[in-house]
Amino acid sequence: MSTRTQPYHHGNLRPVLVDTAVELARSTGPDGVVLREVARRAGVSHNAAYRHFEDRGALLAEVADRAMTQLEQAMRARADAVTATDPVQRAVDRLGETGRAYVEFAIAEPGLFAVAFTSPEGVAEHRDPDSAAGPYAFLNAVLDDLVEVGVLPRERRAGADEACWAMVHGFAELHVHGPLREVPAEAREEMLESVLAVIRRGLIGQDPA
Amino acid sequence: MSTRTQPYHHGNLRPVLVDTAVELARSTGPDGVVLREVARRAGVSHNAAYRHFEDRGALLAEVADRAMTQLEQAMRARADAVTATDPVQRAVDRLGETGRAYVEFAIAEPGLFAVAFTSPEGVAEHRDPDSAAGPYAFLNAVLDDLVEVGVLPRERRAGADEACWAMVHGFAELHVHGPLREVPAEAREEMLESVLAVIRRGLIGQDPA
DNA sequence: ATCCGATGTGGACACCGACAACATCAACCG
DNA sequence: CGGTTGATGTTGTCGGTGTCCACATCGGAT
Repeated sequence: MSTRTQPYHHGNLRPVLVDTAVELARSTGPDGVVLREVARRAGVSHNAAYRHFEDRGALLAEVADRAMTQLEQAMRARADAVTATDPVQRAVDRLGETGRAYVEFAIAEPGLFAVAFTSPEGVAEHRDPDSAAGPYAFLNAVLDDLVEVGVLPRERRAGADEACWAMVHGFAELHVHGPLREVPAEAREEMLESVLAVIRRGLIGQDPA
Repeated sequence: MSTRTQPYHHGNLRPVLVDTAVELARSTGPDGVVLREVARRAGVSHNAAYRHFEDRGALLAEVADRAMTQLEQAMRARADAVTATDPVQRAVDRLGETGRAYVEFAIAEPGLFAVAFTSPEGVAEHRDPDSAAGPYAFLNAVLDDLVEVGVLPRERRAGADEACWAMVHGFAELHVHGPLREVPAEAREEMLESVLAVIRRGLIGQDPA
């Protein structure tokens, strides 16, 4: 009689749950990642997720880690696409592209970006304390290259990472969820260039285009 | 028989609700502002708030506006406390103090800061599109002074506001909710100084202490 | 063949935001 | 002075959510 449409055990539930949660986060942000909805979409009963995640927070933390990885890959891809051959120009361009990629990702994937950097009730506890290690490490490598090439004075290297990160992160926040979210794309890109120029002058001391 | 401990009509509910919501936001952030809890603390039944606010979002938007005002006042106070008499030094110091106040407020009042800049489900609709006008306008005034005094080249004035705002906002976000939230206060302050120095060099071109 | 631990289910509970119907009360109008 | 009306507050309810508990199923080790 039992037509057994679905096996009792899913067999591969955990990754499916994470994928589903990522999809949900993309379209509706952190608050949209609702355990019961994730379960529904995965074709499984509510509660099934509790066999694989201690908490809703634990699932969200997993999504956040994935988002961080995607962000890092976006940065890396843009930086590696720089074509300049002159070492100085190349290092400078790579810094700019890294920043552009950061903002671009935030704009293109606001939900994932929000999850990556948000630690609402009960999520923080489950997050790797340095889940941002990937993007941050990459930025540091780019900055080290600037020193190597001789365009960033070594005595200014300390704090440069924070400055770059804060700048693009703030820009992204303001434009994604913040008060500047209504600014049209064209004006935003213009602003970004001018902001990146400030960073360039602040670090390098000149403005080699 | 009815000992009438409380009058049926509160008589002054709306402001009390806002105050209570602000208090709640201070201690638990946006998600902590729960309509039923606000009502409870105000000694009134759930639903009473619906006579004064269309929505939970409307109440939260009101809290956000208050937070913005407080932020602006904090910036203004710090900037006005600058003692330098030399016009150039004074203008430069005022910019630094404005930035410090921004970050200081975010650290001291993480809940309010989060509410001020968050637009979760159904809050954005109720918010004044430029609720950040206060702090932003003040920053612009400070930057205009820098031009007036001759230390900020006029052709760099455009975009300078965005750069300053993005920098301190990003710094605050990273340290309040973000990946740098575990950084101890001392190290954070050191980072802030170095970040402010980058902005100073990026705008003014030199580093007058 | 049997047992057992891992995995999935169904049901419950407390909490929340929102809606609807009703209660109270003051101000206004005759 | 009495009635009506509109603003304000209350109770009850509904659907939705996270989480806990007891139970069901099933594959692999014994």
